[in-house]
Amino acid sequence: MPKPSSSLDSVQLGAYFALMDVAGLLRHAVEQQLREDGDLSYVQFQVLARLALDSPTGSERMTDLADGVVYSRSGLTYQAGLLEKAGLVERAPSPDDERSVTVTVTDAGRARIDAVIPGHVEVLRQHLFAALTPAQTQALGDLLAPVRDHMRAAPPRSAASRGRR
Amino acid sequence: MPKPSSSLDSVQLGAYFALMDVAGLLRHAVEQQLREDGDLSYVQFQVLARLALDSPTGSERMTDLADGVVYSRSGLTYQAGLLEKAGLVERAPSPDDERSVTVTVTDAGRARIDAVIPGHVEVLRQHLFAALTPAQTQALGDLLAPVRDHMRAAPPRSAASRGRR
DNA sequence: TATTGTTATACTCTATAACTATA
DNA sequence: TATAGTTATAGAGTATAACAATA
Repeated sequence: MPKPSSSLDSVQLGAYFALMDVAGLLRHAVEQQLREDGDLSYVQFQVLARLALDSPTGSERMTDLADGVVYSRSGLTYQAGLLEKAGLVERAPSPDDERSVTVTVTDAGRARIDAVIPGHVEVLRQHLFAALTPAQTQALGDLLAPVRDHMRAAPPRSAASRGRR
Repeated sequence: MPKPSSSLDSVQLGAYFALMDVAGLLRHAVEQQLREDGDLSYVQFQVLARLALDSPTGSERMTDLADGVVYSRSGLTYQAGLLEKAGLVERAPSPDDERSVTVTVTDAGRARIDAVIPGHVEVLRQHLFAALTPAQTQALGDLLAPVRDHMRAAPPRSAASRGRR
């Protein structure tokens, strides 16, 4: 088989840096807004939004939260601890599995999300959607959603060298 | 004029979260590779790559580097200090403007970039480009490049409240 | 006075490893 | 033994404000 070239073409380079730059700038803008309007980090916002908006019960297990939100369990414990200290979530042992912890949004947590959303939307409008037509927005999501799925499914890099286990 | 709705449609939400998720996962993977293969942070890689690959002279002023790489001047000073301590760049007063500092890649810096590139490319292949056709890669770059330009041109959010100055 | 860059400082976030408790 | 979560700890990165030097 042919040895794979160890460089990227200019189209790939352009897509890579554009992606990283846009996401970096956007994250920076968004973190600033969340901090100013609601004293939340982006990770805290993610956790809170997932509980308040996505979960029918307002609850999720730590492990399920960790998937797709944060990269280490201790990191999630830290953020959940901050949210709990601020009265925005509560933690309790799961009824079915005593090892698990169920995190639940409080009313204050829901209120915090509501307080933060308008400014958040405004930042996204100004920074991201102002530069995209609706069709382009659709196209962007259609391109990136499968990439996310691919990356979530992919084993971490270290797995390659652990293959023989 | 009609009051702007304070929520996003599902297409916008999908694009937003897909963008943030993909970039977050990709940055995580890339930082790990850079750390393992070359003991570099992503910001250090950006600085080094910009000097070694983009600049004809291998030099740039601190201020010019700060644009588009890092968000505060002190942050760049910190990263440049680490790179200098590692022998990968040198700093010297600019000849034309004594206030400015010119940063220059060393041979060791170029060697470090060369050492890191193959693994970097491999990570991008596996995580990003494996999930995109060449046409999709092109489309992604075409969508995001104008967004980056828009965001770079846009004044920071605080400028809105400073408007009357 | 404005600009360039550094320093001091304080803080947030993250990850690793050791540990506890339950399955 | 494996899994869920916490804790202790240590390190990396960032931003703000005060500062010095040059334009």
